[in-house]
Amino acid sequence: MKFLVVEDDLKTRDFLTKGLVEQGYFVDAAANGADAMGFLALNKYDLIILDVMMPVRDGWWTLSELRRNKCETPVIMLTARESVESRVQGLTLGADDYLVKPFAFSELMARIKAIMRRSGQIKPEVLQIEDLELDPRRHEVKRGADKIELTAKEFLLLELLLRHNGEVLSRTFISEQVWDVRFDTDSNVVDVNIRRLRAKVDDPYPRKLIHTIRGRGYAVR
Amino acid sequence: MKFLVVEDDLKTRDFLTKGLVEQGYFVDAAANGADAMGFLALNKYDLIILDVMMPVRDGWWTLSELRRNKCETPVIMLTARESVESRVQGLTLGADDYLVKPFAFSELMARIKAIMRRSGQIKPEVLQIEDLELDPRRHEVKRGADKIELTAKEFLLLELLLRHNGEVLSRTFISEQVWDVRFDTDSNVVDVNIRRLRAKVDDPYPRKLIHTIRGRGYAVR
DNA sequence: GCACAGTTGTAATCTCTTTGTCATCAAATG
DNA sequence: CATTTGATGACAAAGAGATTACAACTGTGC
Repeated sequence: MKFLVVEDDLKTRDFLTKGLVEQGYFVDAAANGADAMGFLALNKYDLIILDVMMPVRDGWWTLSELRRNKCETPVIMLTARESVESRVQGLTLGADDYLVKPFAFSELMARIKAIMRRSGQIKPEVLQIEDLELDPRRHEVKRGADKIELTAKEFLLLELLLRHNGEVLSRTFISEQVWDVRFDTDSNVVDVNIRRLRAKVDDPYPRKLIHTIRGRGYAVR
Repeated sequence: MKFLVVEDDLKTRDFLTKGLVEQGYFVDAAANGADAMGFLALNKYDLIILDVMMPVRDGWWTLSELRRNKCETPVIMLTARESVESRVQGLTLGADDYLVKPFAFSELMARIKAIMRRSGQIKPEVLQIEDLELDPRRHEVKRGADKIELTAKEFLLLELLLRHNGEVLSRTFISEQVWDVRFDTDSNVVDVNIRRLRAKVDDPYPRKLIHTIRGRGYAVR
């Protein structure tokens, strides 16, 4: 699940980013509409959180630009205060929801959950393949009866693999989802972290679940 | 199952009533504390949903009046965002759970379910995990046979953790719930208070209950 | 009003884990 | 074989959390 936060105010941006990361989402953050479009050109996001009031390219500009490019990603707008006109404008431009600042983080989460439910992306309680289970909510991984301790990155990586059960995920795709855009060709982070994951998840067990598809990437089956 | 909703704002009252009726509950609705006492004299309820901020007889008054009359019915308080300090008051007065406005209806339902599950019927509510017990009504904490003295903040923190038994609570969520702090990323209050809590609750015992989930937050297990 | 004890948040420091990089080794490919 | 691709192990920097110290504040008893 990857989000884009577009917000000029540093403090709010940090607040949003940190909170979402703590929830286990991948987050990119842009400071204005122009930067946002840059990110959008490079990545696919599941949700965009968009501040209306920004100095250079504001939220309205970004939103209409987005929809003009046939981008269907859900958008939650952040507005400074409640006003009917902006609400109407937002709706006609294609925003999915609103939040009036200041808001509690749990409010935002509620909206996010609502949108995900609407678009049928609701997280299953627990991801599973054979005797391997991953519980995103409790942040727990088990293989059979054994509890497995994973680090943050390992957990995200495994979660990604399990969410795409059976599919082959290319390194490029993985690094886009789990790491920032800046990493691209010259790094073997994915390989190394797959190694670390295997050490905990596969090595101690006879049945291997993480497979290498040479020249393509990795997959769980 | 019969509920009493006490809420002065018409819109919120209707929202709650309608929602609960749709869930198949019987609902009475009162606009202030005085009316509420009237309903309570006439009926027995399984649960009371009580707004703190009301013009005439507010939630505190109603709650203490209730408990003074030896009424053991579980109470969910609805608090405005600013009123964290008053939560301490709520605890001493004997509220069973809290919900900070605005909230999603599903949140309310979750709390209701939790309360009903916990209390089975009208048991005195005690939050418990292994040999650690917390009694919100009495404002008491015990580990095994040992009584543990907690400060107000420590108590709120432990209560929050116990109410979300097993779940990972992010710092953002915790600081929002316990401190009403929003948009503040650079403080370590949560960490420090977890420390203080651990010193009293975990340090003297071999079995640790408060766990750190790196990069995500804390959880009791 | 004053001294004292207890509570709390901030901030500085310490400690240990995590994580990306790189060098090297092994295996597949052709 | 030679070459490419992936696996593995070591390492150091960054990061996250733990812990301690301290000062502001609160309330209580005298």
